[in-house]
Amino acid sequence: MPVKKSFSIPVPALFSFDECAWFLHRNFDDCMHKVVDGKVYKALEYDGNILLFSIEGRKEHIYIKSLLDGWSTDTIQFIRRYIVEWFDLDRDIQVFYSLLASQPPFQQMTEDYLGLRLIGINDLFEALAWSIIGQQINLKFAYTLKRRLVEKLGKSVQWQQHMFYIFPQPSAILTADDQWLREIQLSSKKIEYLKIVAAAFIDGTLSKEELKSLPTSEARHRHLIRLKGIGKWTANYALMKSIKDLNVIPHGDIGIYQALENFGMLANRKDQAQIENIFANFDGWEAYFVLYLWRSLVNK
DNA sequence: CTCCAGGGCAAAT
DNA sequence: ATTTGCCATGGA
Repeated sequence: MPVKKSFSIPVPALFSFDECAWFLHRNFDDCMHKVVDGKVYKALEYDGNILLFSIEGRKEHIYIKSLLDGWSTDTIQFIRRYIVEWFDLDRDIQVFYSLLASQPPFQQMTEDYLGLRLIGINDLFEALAWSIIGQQINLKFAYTLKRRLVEKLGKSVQWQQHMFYIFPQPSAILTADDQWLREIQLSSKKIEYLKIVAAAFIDGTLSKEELKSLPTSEARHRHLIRLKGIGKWTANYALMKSIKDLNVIPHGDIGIYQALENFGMLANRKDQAQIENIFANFDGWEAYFVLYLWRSLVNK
């Protein structure tokens, strides 16, 4: 069996690894990966083993290197597919850039954030859990809550002085002690919602595969919001980040309001018609526009 | 101390 | 059908 410790993936036009890597951490402390000196470090579980690798940007490709054992052909295929999905490498985003360039207030983003891709959360359970954790509270606190949850309930691997984590399985969260979950400062509502979602994965009434098979964004949205705790914002956040459903907008998102205000495009947050007018210019690319608006909220 | 934060639910208009 | 009250707590 061939064993390799590295491989590379060619990158498309309008892609910048540096932009994507920077967006992955911004000013936040995300426990699901590390970004050090422009390299992205991440652990994954595959076939019962924990994989740990670094990703770095080269001229025409990205270079992926194992920090632990060598990889079989199957393992490399798994990682390759994971990263292509994670960084949205298979998508031609030229049309989105044309739309941005045609909208004067937003034109500058084609230069400022050139090559930023819709960074995903491939695991649907993680995407939903993270969005429930992030409901309503400030992002810094949300990242703190996620870290406490993941460090206790997720698998981990150590490399040098660093710990890397796998997001907990639904069963780990469903069986977690409610009192402990309160002690790490999750609200009782968030605990309830997290367990409802975890139970749905375990009993098979929710899966990424089935969600992806639904024919329209509306159908996928309805499928998610049937669960208590998943409203329109959470559903569309997860569709955008996990399914890469580009037609959805996480309506009500504070960050969208803030960004549009900064661009001088929104005077009143309750002016839904104005928001619809702006997004109408990005038909089919709404999620990418949202991503770029979020990007605009944090300066390098 | 006050107000807000990458919401959602349920009760009250 | 739309608005309001509430949850819950760190951050600014």
